[in-house]
Amino acid sequence: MTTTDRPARSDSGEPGGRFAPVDSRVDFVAMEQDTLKWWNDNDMNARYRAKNENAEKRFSFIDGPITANNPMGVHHAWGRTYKDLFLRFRNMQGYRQRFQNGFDGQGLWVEVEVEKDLGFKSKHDIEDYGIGRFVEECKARVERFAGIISDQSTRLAMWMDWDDSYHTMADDNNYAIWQFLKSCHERGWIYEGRDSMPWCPRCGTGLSQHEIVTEGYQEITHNSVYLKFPLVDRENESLLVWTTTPWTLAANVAAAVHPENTYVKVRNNGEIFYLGKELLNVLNVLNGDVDVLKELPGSKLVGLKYRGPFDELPAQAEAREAHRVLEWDDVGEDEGTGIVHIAPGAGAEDFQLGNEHGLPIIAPLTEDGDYIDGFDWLSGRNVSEVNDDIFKSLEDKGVLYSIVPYKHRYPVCWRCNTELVFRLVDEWFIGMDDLREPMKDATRSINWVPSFGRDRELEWLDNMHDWMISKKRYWGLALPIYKCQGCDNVDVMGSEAELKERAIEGWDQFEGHSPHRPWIDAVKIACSGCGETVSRIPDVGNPWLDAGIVSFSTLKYGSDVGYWKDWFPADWISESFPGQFRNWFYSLIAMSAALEDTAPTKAVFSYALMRDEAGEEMHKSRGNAIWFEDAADKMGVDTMRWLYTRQNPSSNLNFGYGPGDEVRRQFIIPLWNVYSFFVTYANLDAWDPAAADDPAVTGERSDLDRWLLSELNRLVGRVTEYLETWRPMETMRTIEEFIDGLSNWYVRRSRRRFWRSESDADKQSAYATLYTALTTLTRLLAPITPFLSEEMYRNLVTRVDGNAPDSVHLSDWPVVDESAVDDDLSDSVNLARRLASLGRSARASSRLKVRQPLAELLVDVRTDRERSFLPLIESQLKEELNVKAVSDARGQGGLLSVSVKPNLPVLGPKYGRDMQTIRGALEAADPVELATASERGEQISLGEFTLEPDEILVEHAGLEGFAVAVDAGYAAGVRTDLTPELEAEGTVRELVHHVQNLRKSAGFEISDRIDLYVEASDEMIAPLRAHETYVRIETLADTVSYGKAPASAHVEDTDVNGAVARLGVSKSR
RNA sequence: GGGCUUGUAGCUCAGCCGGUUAGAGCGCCACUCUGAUAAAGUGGAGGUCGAUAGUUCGAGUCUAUCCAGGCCCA
Repeated sequence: MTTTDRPARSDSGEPGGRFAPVDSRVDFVAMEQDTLKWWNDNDMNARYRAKNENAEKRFSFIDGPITANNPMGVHHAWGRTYKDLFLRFRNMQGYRQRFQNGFDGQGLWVEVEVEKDLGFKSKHDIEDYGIGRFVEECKARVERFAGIISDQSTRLAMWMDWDDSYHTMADDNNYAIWQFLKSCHERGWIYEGRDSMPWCPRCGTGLSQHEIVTEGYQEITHNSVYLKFPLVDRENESLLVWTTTPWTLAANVAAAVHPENTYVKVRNNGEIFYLGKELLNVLNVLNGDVDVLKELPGSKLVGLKYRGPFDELPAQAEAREAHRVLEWDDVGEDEGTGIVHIAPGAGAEDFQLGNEHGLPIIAPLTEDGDYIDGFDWLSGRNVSEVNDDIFKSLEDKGVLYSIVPYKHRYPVCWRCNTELVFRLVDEWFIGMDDLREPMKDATRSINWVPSFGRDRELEWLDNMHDWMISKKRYWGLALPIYKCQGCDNVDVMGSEAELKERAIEGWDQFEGHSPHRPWIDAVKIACSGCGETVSRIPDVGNPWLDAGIVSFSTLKYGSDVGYWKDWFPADWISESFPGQFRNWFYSLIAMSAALEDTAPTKAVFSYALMRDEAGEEMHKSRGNAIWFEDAADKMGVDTMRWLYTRQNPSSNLNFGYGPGDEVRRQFIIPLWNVYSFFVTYANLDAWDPAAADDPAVTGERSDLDRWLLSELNRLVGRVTEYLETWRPMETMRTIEEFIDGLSNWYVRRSRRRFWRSESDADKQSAYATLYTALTTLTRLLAPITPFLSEEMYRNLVTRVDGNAPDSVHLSDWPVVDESAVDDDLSDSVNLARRLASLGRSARASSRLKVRQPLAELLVDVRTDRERSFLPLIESQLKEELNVKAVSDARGQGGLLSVSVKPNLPVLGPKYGRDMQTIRGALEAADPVELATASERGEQISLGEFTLEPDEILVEHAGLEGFAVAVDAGYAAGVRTDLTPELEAEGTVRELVHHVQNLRKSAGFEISDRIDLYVEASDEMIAPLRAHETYVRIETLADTVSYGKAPASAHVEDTDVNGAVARLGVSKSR
């Protein structure tokens, strides 16, 4: 039996210890607040950023600007944790960095929020209010939220240079885009195009392809209409047409059919209709009785003339005579009638088809979605309110067939949810054809993490249309495009200086303002073509221009080329992937390809979306959204960051307080407990950390200590590699495994070493080892959990070492000590842990408590290498499983069962196809004979084959008199029969256990010495007498009396293995 | 219709280069410990790895097809 001494004192960390006492029950959130204050008081962020300012090697990170239009949410905190993690890691590794955060501030999203604040309903309200005042409000809003986000990020322990954040609304950013646009113009890519495009009547602006595909669709039910297009010169015959947008019928010009699809001519309620054969069921559903008269291909319908539903309107003057059936390959057979109504002024594809056939174009709507003049009773009315009257008009004219509610995905404005219409507009574009290949080359040169990002981006580039860069709004980049009304010549200004030079009026009014509306619009230039006075086009720019330019603008491309060359391209950028392939990643690559024909970054790291705990989307309205501040105050930022970084970035993160609790219980508290344990005992012993490196100590390390250091160095190596290859999840899982081993193997098995009262070499070694592990761990954790590691580091290192940095965040990243890595040792302990687990399972199956000593443990392992570890781990297994002996099951006779398996990794490559034969022969042979031969190291003859002894694997199971557990080729069996001596020891241990409880319930200190009284049967007392010394040492008893306890003693009746004993304790002396 | 992606235990997810009998956490059940303890530990139950075919001595892993979900594009 093992005996032990107890620590001299009971409470953790008396004054006088080297380390500050550590409360095992700590309020982590309060601790974070204290640390924040300390960082702030000591200017730690700035000192951290200055750490490598003179370093040779640099790590360039370019921040994707966060929209400064609302407070930051927990989903932003996820991405910002990644950014901070990798920047901190590189800083500890000694890289020079810029630490610049970015804010995105120009664009419609800000306008919409300001409009809401001011109670505006439309663009007219803005113009009435004054564009200048409105733009100032937008700027103020951005400044306000930039401040809020900076504060929130500070709470997140994100250490950036908060005084140097860039703004996309800043002058230099805007002028850098001018430079880009001019470069595009010089290559002939900038053009004004007329197109039918999605339009928001509320915002009064078109939406680009990027905007509409991102989050622009909703399930909406509309009243769709089936109506008749009566054929000219064919009495009583009509095309049957279907549309979900009745408001477009007033702009109808043509109808389209698929030339190769089959159509039918039918009689229905006394009328003749034409429609697609596949869609005939429409009529059955709507209106019974259908007579199919004949079938014909769509091509036979092409060219037929018809009367349009609104031919009476003046606006139809030009189209009236042009109504006819066109052929179009995109007509489908899935819905509608197979005959499509075409309104080139009110639909994108319609517009294209109209152009191909030279059709007249009727564009019915104003910016606000009102019908223009020429539409009679419709003129001046809004598109959103006319459907019922249109139906009525159709009915009056006898061309209405049916009205059917129809649910479909319909595009809406991504900012205000207004249903979009298609409108014919003039917008400015960058032609992307020349850029497509350079962009694809750049994309291919980037390391995309996860790797499928590359294919996503390439696919987008394949499908990308020309980039619409204009928006008919107020707050945004002032497009530096000057189109002459006289000669149509276009000038593009590339800089503020160029504009000043070209200005012929209005410069005085503009000077001193940011290049925004309305001030910029005062400036006029002379047309380079005809000399006329030219105004800037009134449009503002697409916001992705603003964000895309930052790899140039923030790196001083225009003002300090040396600086730009130093930091471009970025080593790494990171953003959430849904959306960014067509937004930020896209615009960044576009501008970099255009200006320098290269990629803006070496690596892109992206991650998925955040969901709530149940995997549902978070919505304010649904009440499942979590505010950043609430999360930080309730679970603590370290917990959040741990939760974020342990996630697989390519799958959605289910975030919530439940998972947060799990993280705290699973990892943070165990780690804290180890730390608290260490400090408690180190203080009791007044242990000196300076001794940690003393050769007298480090030379004496036990296997357990060497094992921990081996694991620790393996950990350092893996974590470094994982972080260098952008693999946070793997990093975290590896650390978690280490902490589990540290807590549940190393500390648990080392506890008694720390209790001894004398200071022997083994105890010194234990302190030194645990200290090394903890201090290394604090540095590994510093980028992940900045608060926890700071707290631990300052206490364990800064406090005791005058030469150490003040903060863990000023320390260097640990380096692997290869000499400490011992794979055999690591693997052998892993084997011990596995066999111990199996042994416990075996004990449990026969209901033998670990406290009951057993005679023998038999184990079986899978390989000779593992077998060679057995002597190394024998003592560990004895202690863990409380057995007297450990033996290799292979050496045992009396096996109940033996099975033999081929050693596939060895045999497979050697025999290949013959494996099936060998497998069969092995199954047929007598396993005992094979096993015996193999264990003797003899060759095994098997039909035509001769196998080497290590080419088969032998497994044993089910020994007589043993309780056995088997798993994955390993086995452990404990001898179940108890000798009287074993039983006696079991009884004594059980009794000691009860005495310990009694000491505690009596309220004694750990170090109090006692007198022990035992009143019990002779059967129980006999073994106690035999092991009295052991009992006295374990329970700190000066005396043991067998009989009634005095009245002054603390007495309890206890059940010891089914028998009752009355135990009494009192303090001695 | 095209691209990407996912499908492994009741739930959430790991699973490297193909290798012996597929793992974790949560949940559930049982037990243990109680001087690291607002705890924790141990054990158990629970899986034909979406389906089929193929490649291979060997497939959760590679290939093809299909089914089902997600995102995106037409």
